[in-house]
Amino acid sequence: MNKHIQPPADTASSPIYDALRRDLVGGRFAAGEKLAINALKEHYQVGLSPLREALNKLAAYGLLIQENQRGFKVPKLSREELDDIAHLRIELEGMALERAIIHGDAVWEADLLAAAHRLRRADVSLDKGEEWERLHTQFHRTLVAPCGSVWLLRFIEQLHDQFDRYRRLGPKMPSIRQELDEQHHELVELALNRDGKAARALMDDHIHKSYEVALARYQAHA
Amino acid sequence: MNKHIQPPADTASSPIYDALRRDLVGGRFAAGEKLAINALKEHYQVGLSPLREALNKLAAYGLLIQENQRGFKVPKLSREELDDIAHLRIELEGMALERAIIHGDAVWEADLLAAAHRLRRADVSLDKGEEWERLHTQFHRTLVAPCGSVWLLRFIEQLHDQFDRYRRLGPKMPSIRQELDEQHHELVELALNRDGKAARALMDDHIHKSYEVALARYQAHA
DNA sequence: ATTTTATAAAAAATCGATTATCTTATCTAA
DNA sequence: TTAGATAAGATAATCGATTTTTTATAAAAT
Repeated sequence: MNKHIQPPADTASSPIYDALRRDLVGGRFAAGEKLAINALKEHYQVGLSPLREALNKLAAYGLLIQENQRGFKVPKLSREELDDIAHLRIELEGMALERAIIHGDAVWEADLLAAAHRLRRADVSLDKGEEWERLHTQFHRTLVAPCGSVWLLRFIEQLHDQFDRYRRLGPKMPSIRQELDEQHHELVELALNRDGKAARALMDDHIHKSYEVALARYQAHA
Repeated sequence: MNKHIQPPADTASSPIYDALRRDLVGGRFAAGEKLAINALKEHYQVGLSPLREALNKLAAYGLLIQENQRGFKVPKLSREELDDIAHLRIELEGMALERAIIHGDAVWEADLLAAAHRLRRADVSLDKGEEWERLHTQFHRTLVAPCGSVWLLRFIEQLHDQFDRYRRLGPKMPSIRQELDEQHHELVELALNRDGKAARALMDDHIHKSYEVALARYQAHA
């Protein structure tokens, strides 16, 4: 479930980390906003110490900016950064996908089909689309999982979170998902056929389309 | 006029973060070791809260493993991980170098020459080689600085730290630096000549040679 | 009118103590 | 002996209060 930076949950701080991360990625805080720690304490119903530990981790992860003696801020968004992230995603996920197609075994094939199926069947209206988002993330994670590089997967995940800060700006628009969702299934097909080159090309296009969505949202937002 | 423009005073936790990071990268803790927080408190002369904040950040950064209710451990080393890191370094630093050579301006050229010169002139025996290490890091950082991607630079830095956990195992061996140091200057030359392809090829070789050093040390260590 | 200085309020960071959890040592029963 | 239970000690995590620093406000000065 939460195989993120942190171990399985059981401290007060780890669930807060997850909740804050979700909310930061989901755009529940305004970019550039300074976090009011006391308000967060109230909102998430936790003490100061575990909250600060979570904030420190999120700052190291890049979802917050920490300034000495003046707390934590939500990083600003910029066109330049969005371009940077999208470009890197294309490079890194392309690399990972090619490797995954080489190394992935039968279990991977099954996982992939399952993840794609679950994503298609997801109730988009449920839970404000959170469920769809979770499955979408899971699909992309599954796709590159057997690439053989722990660090590459780590960076990709980090970039996904950053990218989603742009992609998920504004209201939910299920209509856009149509075209992107088709690509998910094409990706599965190419992966199962072990066509690394074609899969990578499609992944390029997929990220590029997502980028256009994110860019439009970013521009509409400002 | 500008009397109020002062750099924020640092917190107790930020210097500890730096010190701990140096010590972790420099191999001052055994891989796999569990950190005794009380001992650290003594050693670094700080309170528990700032220490824990630093540890949390280092865990998110990947220089520590955090396990709920059982504190912080130094990550184990493995041949597989070293290969992974070296491979990724070749991909990412190569990519960054090519881009830096395209975008770097005259200031960059000067910085690069200066960094290379300082590195060559560094007193290797001084401060247990810490000064050389600092300048070495700075040289590689300068080399790729104008690549245009903040996130790429961030990942490269992170990989450098991880790589150095292997490269800096065991006693200092200034002799090995000879060959690598020559490559630094060749890199500068190719960069100034704007020969991206050749520079990237040399960078591949440079990282590969470093990898062999690191691997030898890792194997000698076990 | 703008800048400087002084003061009050707010917020961030840290401390000291407490609570919860893990680890180790010891004991008992099979 | 060994497995399991349990109690004691050690360590991790958290709380509540304190200290430090910043930010906001208002008066004084150029």
